[in-house]
Parts: sequence; C-alpha cells; structure tokens
Amino acid sequence: MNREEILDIAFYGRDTVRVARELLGKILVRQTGDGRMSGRIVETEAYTGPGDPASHAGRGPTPRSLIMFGPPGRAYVYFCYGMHHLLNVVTEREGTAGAVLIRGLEPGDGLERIRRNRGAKTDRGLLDGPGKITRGLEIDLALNGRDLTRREGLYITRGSRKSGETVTAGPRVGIRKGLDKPWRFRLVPGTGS
DNA sequence: TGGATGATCGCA
DNA sequence: GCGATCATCCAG
Repeated sequence: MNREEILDIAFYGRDTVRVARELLGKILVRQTGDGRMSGRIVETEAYTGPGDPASHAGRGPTPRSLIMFGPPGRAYVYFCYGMHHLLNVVTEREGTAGAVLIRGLEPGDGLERIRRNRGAKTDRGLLDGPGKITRGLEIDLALNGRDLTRREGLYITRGSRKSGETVTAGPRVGIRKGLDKPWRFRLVPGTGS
C-alpha cells in the first residue's frame, strides 16, 4: 500500500479560511499503543486572529491562545464548557494567528473502539460534533501543541473526495457576538443523480 | 481572588 | 430548553 501522505507545513501555513475549506475530505489519524483510529473530515470552522471576536486570539495573544500565533501544523486542543476537549489545527505563518476547528468526522478505522469511547448504541451522530471527536478518538490536553506534520500519534493525511460531493459554507456555530461570515464548511454528499 | 463566560452535548 | 462543570480571562 502507498505510504500515507501526511499534510506538511506548507499546507497549514496559509490563509485560515482556505485551509479550513481544503481540510474537508482529509483523514484525521489517531495512533496510540492500542492501535489506530481515523476519520474523514467533513466539517470545519475557521478562526482568525486579532479582529475576530469569536477567536481565542481575537484580543491578542494570551497564554492559552499563544499557540495560535506559533508555527502552523500544530494541534491546538483546549477544554470547553467544563467537559469537552476541542481540536483545532494551527494555520498561517508563524507570527500570524489562525486555527481551524475540526467539527465533524466520518468514522474510518477503529470503529469498535470509537463506539466504545463514545458509549454509543448506534453509529448515528457518532462523530458529528467537536466534543464527540475528541471523546471518540481519545484526544485531550496532552496533545495540545503536537506537531501534526509528524507521525506522532495525531496527524492528518491526504484523503479523497467522493464523486458528487460538494462543499457548503455557512456562519460558524454557537457564535453570539461578532462575525457571521461564512467560515464554517461542510462536505455534503451528492444528491445521488 | 472571584465572577462571568463559553468554538458543547445529551437529555427532558 | 437546560444543566453539567471547569479552564481561562479580566475586573477589582
């Protein structure tokens, strides 16, 4: 089989909205001592830097958001609502803030383990939210800052687009204040033909 | 030092 | 709709 092609720093080190759009269809891989889990990215959200009030970097760097100003291709994991970890990937060149929230996956490898992690009875909605993804793939603060361009437990590979699929854009979810730009992207199946 | 806030989820 | 539940931020 072909060697997995891991997305490199040049992929991540570009405009955040563009990276968010192009991450659709890519494969997120979580590798631990117990094996491999993966999923195809089908929903993302872009968060930029100063001037984006919904972004953690929107009011300049803080200890938490500093990573968004750092080198691209790193994981930005943070804890939200007292119970969920959320996974982002850092974008833009070093010195410029940006990150893409991974919001939805189509389950791939390690399905049984993902089901177990999620305590799911059915596969409906198994990984269709950012908190579900981190729960399902065992992603937490220990992975914050991880270099996604290396094969170090968490990385993203070139995936594929299925025929007929299209990308839709809409406003970000759960944003009370600020921008309602179309910064949320989804990969939706073709209408069948 | 503490109160407000939040890029959520699952259940009523 | 609401509660769970806590890291982070900022005002005082």
